[in-house]
Amino acid sequence: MPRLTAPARRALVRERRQQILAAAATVFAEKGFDRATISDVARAAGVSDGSIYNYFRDKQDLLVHLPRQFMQTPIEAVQAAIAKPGTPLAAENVLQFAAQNIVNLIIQNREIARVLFTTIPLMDDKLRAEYMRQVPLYAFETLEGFIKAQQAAGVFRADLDPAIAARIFPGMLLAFLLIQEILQPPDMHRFEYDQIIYTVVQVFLRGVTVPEKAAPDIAPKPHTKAKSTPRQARKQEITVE
Amino acid sequence: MPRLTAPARRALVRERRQQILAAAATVFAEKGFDRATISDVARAAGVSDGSIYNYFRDKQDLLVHLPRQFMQTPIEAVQAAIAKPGTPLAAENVLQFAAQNIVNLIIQNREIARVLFTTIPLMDDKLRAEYMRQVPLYAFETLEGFIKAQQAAGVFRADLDPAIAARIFPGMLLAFLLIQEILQPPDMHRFEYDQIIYTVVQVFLRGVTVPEKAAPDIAPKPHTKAKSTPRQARKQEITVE
Amino acid sequence: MPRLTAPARRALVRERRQQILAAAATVFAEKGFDRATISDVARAAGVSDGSIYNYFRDKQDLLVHLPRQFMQTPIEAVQAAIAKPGTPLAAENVLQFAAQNIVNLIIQNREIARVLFTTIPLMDDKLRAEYMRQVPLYAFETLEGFIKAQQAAGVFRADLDPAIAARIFPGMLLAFLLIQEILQPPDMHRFEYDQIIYTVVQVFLRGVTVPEKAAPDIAPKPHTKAKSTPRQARKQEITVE
Amino acid sequence: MPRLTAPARRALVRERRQQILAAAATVFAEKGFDRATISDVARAAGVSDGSIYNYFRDKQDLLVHLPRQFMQTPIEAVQAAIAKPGTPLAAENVLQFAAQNIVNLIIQNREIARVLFTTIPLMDDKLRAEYMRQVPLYAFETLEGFIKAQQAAGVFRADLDPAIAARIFPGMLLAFLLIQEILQPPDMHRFEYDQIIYTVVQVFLRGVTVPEKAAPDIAPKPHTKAKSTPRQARKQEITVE
DNA sequence: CATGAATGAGTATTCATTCAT
DNA sequence: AATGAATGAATACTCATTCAT
Repeated sequence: MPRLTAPARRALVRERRQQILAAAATVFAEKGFDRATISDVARAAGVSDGSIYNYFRDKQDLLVHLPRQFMQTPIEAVQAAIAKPGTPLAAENVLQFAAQNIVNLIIQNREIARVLFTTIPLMDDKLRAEYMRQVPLYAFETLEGFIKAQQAAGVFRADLDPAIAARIFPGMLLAFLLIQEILQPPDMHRFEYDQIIYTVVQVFLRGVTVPEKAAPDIAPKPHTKAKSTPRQARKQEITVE
Repeated sequence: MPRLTAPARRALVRERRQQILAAAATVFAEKGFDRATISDVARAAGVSDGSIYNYFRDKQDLLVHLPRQFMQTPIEAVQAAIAKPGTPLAAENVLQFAAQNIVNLIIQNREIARVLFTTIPLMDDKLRAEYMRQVPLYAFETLEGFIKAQQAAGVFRADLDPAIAARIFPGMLLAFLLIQEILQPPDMHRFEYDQIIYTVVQVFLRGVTVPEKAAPDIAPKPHTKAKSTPRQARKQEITVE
Repeated sequence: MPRLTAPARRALVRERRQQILAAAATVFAEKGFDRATISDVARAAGVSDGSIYNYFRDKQDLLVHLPRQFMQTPIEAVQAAIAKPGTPLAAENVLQFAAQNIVNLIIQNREIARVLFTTIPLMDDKLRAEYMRQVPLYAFETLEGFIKAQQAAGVFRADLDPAIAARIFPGMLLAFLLIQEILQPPDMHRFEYDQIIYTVVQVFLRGVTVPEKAAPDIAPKPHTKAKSTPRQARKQEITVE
Repeated sequence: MPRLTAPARRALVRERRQQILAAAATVFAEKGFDRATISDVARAAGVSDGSIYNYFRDKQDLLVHLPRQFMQTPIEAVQAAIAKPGTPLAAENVLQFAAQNIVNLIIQNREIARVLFTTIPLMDDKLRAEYMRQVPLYAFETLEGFIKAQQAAGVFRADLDPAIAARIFPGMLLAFLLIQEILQPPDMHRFEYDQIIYTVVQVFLRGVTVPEKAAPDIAPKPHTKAKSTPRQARKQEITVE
């Protein structure tokens, strides 16, 4: 004769799992997966060592369930937002919004992000592959779709590979997020995300170069560009030995 | 009574340390610092467990000395190259070169890079701060100086924060390097670095947007694209060994 | 306010204890006492872990009550049968019957027998002493009495120690029972108990040696043998329920 | 550069393994395999916990190597002795010798015997099968061969299954050995092995029954019994046949 | 009485480090 | 300096037992 009805029990289990996962996220983020002990997690969760095994098969299982619990919702939000039918002119707004969401996603899940950064490279192939598919890759695909649409609409340059461009955009944010949120070097100047996002969107859309002044009578420098095709550039490569 | 003269001995010691560090890099990269054992390193280095302690204080000490040995040279090369007085027109070339060097740096030190990614976040503050200073930050500063100079010369937009822009540029590459070299999801499309670099430089300089007024009398440059297509470029790839 | 009368309740308790003990016997026999868990027993008994502690003080207590429940009845049956005043000539039949009962006892309680074999040697002195007294020793005594009587009647040789002989007889069966029922080596020839019992009784009564001069005028006893052939012997089997 | 020559090292390893196995035998015999801890064994062997793992893969591995080390030699001795071409007349002597060896084997390896009794039934099929083959079964086969030979020579009754008889003989000893050496109930009468062996051989050869026609001119032997304490009995044994 | 989640003591095994040779 | 056996602290996981419901 169960003390609780099945659904009530299920809710309790869910809650307990969350409690333990949250503790695991904190502890793993601080000490790293391998250096964190089950006792650490148990203490942080306010339960006994043994209890953890009532909710997770083993230590690894904690790791496996970390991102699903915490990143599912934000990722879906981003995806929904980007996929939302926007007005053709809103490219800048869409990017702004996407950037904002990426930033929020990482900031709000700083700890899990740190865990994942340190553990994913060490996971066995199967698990790693699943993570990579789950977490960042389909975000790229969503963005890629957006870029393609803009190219088709003649808004974005057609000479750029949309897949690469789709990875460049979040990559621009990555350096900041990585350093400021994941690595956190103690005494370092922090940049404001508003500024970062503004700059990122600007550069992504228009580049760092001053508009050539659109001199109507002066030929723009296609040849300059032509000269600097990767081909030629490479000849100048200075190899590092 | 030493069998060797002091300098000769010192050379031998240096060599042995290198040998052990190289083994440590490989082993740590494969299994992660925490899961790698001293025996693993010893076996890979072809020495006995105990011998390692004649050259390094403890396991952690191996980690501490990893990057100094391996990244010193390449970083200095990059810095020198970027700082080298270039011709004013060569902005594109400089970026191209810088990008190429960043890529080479990571690819050639893939293993150490992976170790660092997985261990830096777990280091204690002091060590981590030193790493961050040593490794990536002053690379940013160098780039920042370059961008400031270009802004002063009226080549780069003045409305963008040069510090942020300096971080954006390598960040664009980071997403690719991270995924393709560090995380290595098993079955995934790999992008060619020629293509990536080309796109990165393009976006960084001019953005993804089609120039708004696009010199009226000049045809859009699909052919330009054709000429400088990465496809062809690749044939000329110069591999850095 | 009890829902049941005291005796009814007691009956229920008894039943539940039986149910749990039966499960314990099975589980202990399969995995061994130490490797079996309370959960295993609970699952096999169809009750919850906690419930077991309403009927037994602790895990050890299960072990203590195992044989009392299961072997009491059969042992009493054997004892009664052997002690039963038999006709003086029936020595062979008595032994046959005793052997049959010993075999049945072990076969029917194979699992408990296996548990006891593996746990008795590890019990503390007090418990072990009790078991040894309870279970096999007084069976020996009963047999010893029978042998003494036969010796007094001039049927059995007087030069043999009746106590030793009383142990020899069941011992002859033991090797078979031990190997075939307790140890059960996977692919091994199994002997039929009819044959075993026949041989055991024969050897015990007359030995393996060919009668030295075989009183010439008396026919050798193939018919005796014929009469007591396993086939027929089985008809006389008294099964212990 | 090894500190020791290869053979010297191998000798040391062998010695150390023996030392640990001896300790394991004692500890396992006392507490049982499952209840004994590696620390127990280590303490008994005078080494550290970790050292055990330099010589044995795991706890189970200790068990696996127990009997090989201790029983190999005695078993071979028994086998050799039994198989030894004896004079045709010595059937009684052969059995006496075999019985004596079985008794010695168990007594001298009491502890291991106890371990095996408690652990064999719990081993997985494969391991158990190997043990059964290794240890007792081929002893039976040797004895079976002997019995067959005696039957062929007309010394032993041909109506008995030699395989069964071969198991009956050591079985007769088993009850005593089991109780007196393995189970050791605290306060219990112990039988002398000389007596036991005498009785066992007597019963096995001639049975407990008084020879039916009892050579008419010879008085029944109550005095024979007096005379035939095992000591003396053995001296007269040769008179058989 | 029944339940099964919670507990935490107990243990096999690993591995960084030491040190006798 | 080199070796690798010895060490023992550290830790994931199990499971008998308790107890709130």
